[in-house]
Amino acid sequence: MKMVFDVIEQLQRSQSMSELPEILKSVSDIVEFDYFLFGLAIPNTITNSDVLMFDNYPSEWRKSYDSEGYVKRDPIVQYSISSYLPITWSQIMESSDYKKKDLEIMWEANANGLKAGFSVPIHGTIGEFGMISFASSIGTSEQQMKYADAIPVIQMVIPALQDTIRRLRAAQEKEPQAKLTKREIECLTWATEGKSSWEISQILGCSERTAIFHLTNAATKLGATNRYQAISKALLSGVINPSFS
Amino acid sequence: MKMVFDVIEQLQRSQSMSELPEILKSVSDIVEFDYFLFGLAIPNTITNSDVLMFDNYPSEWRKSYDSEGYVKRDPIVQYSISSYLPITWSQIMESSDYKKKDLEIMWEANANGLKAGFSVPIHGTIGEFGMISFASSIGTSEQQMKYADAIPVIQMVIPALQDTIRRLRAAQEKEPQAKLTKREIECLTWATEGKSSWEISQILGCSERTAIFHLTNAATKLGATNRYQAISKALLSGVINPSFS
DNA sequence: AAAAAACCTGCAAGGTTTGACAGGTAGGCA
DNA sequence: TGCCTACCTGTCAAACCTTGCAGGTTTTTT
Repeated sequence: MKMVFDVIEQLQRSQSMSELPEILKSVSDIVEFDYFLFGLAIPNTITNSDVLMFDNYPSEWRKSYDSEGYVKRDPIVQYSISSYLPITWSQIMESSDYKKKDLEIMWEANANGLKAGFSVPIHGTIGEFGMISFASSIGTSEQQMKYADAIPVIQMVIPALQDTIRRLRAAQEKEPQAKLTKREIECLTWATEGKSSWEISQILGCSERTAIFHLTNAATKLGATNRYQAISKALLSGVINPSFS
Repeated sequence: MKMVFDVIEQLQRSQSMSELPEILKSVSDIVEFDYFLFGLAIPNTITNSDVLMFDNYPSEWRKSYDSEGYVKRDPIVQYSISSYLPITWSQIMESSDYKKKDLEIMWEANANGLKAGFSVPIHGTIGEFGMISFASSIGTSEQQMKYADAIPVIQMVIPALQDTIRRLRAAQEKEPQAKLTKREIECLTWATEGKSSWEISQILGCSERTAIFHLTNAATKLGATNRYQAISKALLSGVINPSFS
C-alpha cells in the first residue's frame, strides 16, 4: 500500500500529461502486470469527446485495434459504460451479454500477447467515462490470482488519476469556461425541462421577450447555434447540473 | 482487507435497499468511525433527482440539516460535485474555496458530535453523483490518523455500492426504460448537436418529414413534451451517450 | 407466411424560435 | 460621474417545430 501513496503523490505533483504513461507503468509494476491501458473520454458534445489514452500495449495490436474501429464494439468498453465493478477478461469472455463477433476482439487480444487481464470502469463528472486495463503476457492461474490484490491498488489510483487530469486540463485551458448569469441558468434549466419561452416567462415572472433574451445570451455564451445545442452543451459542460433536489 | 471483501459480497447478495444501512454500518466499523452518511443523487431530469440517503448521524443534526436546506450550501457537497479525491473535513474547513457562511455548517456539525470526519466523492454514469462520509464522536489526532487506512477500504466499497444500487433499481423498475430505434437515436444525436430537421434529413439521406417523424417518436417514447426535453432526457438517461469518438 | 416493428413520405394549420433592430433600469465600482 | 454588467422589454419577418391527417415499403420476429 505504501507504494500506492507514492504513486498518488507523483500524480499530484505532475505538471504535464506526458508524465502519465511513466506513472501508469509504475502502477502496472506494483500490481505485477506487464501491460496497461488507460482510456478516458471527456465529452464536449455528444458526438465529440476528448479522448485520453495512455498504454504500453503491443503496438501492432493497438494499430489494428484502432484501424478496425474496435473501440465501438469492444465488450470491455460496452461493459464499462454502464458498470462500476472491476471485471476480469475471462469473466467477459464467458458472458452471454455480448455478441459473439464482438467477443472475438478479446480472443484477438489474447493472440496478440494480452493473456490474463482485467479492467476497471471509470466514471467522472457529467458523462466522463473510461476504463483502465491491465494484462499480462503470461496467462497462468498464478497470474490470474494477482487480480484480487491489484483491485484495491487500482481503485485508489483512479480518483487520483481523474483529479490529476482535471487539474492539468483546467491549467491548459484557454477559455476558462463560459460563465452564465443566474437568470440565464434559470431559463436554461426550465428550457431543459421542455418549457417554452412563454412558460418560462410565467415561472420567472418576466415577459416572454426577456426569457428569450436570456436564452439567446446563454446560447451565445455557450457557443451554441440554437437552443437545442445550448441545452446539451450546458448539460455536458456542467453549467447546469442536477443535484440533491 | 479480508473484511472488505465480505462487505462487497454482502452487497452483491442484497435483495433490497433496506439492507444497505446495516451494511454501511459494518463498513464504518471496519474503518473505526462511529458515524456514516451515504448520499447519492440520480438525476431523472435536471430539476428532479432520485435521492438515496442512508446514515446513522445524530437525528437532531439530520433534522436541522434538512429543515435548513443545508444540502444546497454544504461545502462537502460543493466539493464532491467537481472533485474525485477523498478529503478530510479539517482540510475543507481550512480551505478558502468556500463562503464563510457555508463553512459554518461544518462547525455546526462538529458541535453536534461529528468531530473527526472525511468524505469521498462518488461519480456515476451521466450526472449521477454523491458522496460517502464518515465521522467520529471523538476528534483526537489518533482518530484523525485512521483516515489513511480507511480510504482504500472505502474506495473498494464505493463501486460495489454503486453496482448494487444500479441492480436493485433496475429490478424494481416498472417501465424497463424506453428503447429507441437506431434511427431515432441517430436523429436525436444530431438534434443534440443543434442540427435542424432539414439538416438531419440531409445527414441521414432521408426527407425532412422522416427526420421529424423519428424525432417525434423518440420524444413520445421518452415521455418528453417536446424536442428540448427529449434531448435532456436522452442525455440524462444514457439513451444517447458520448463515447470514444 | 403472417404479424409486428421499423422505416419512410407527403400536406397543412398553428404555435415557437431565431435574428436583427431599438431601447430602458438598477447596482457596483473607479 | 462615467462605465460596466446584469436585467428587462418591445416589434417584425423568416425559419423552424408540432400535431393533425393519410399512406406506403422494408426488415425482423413469431
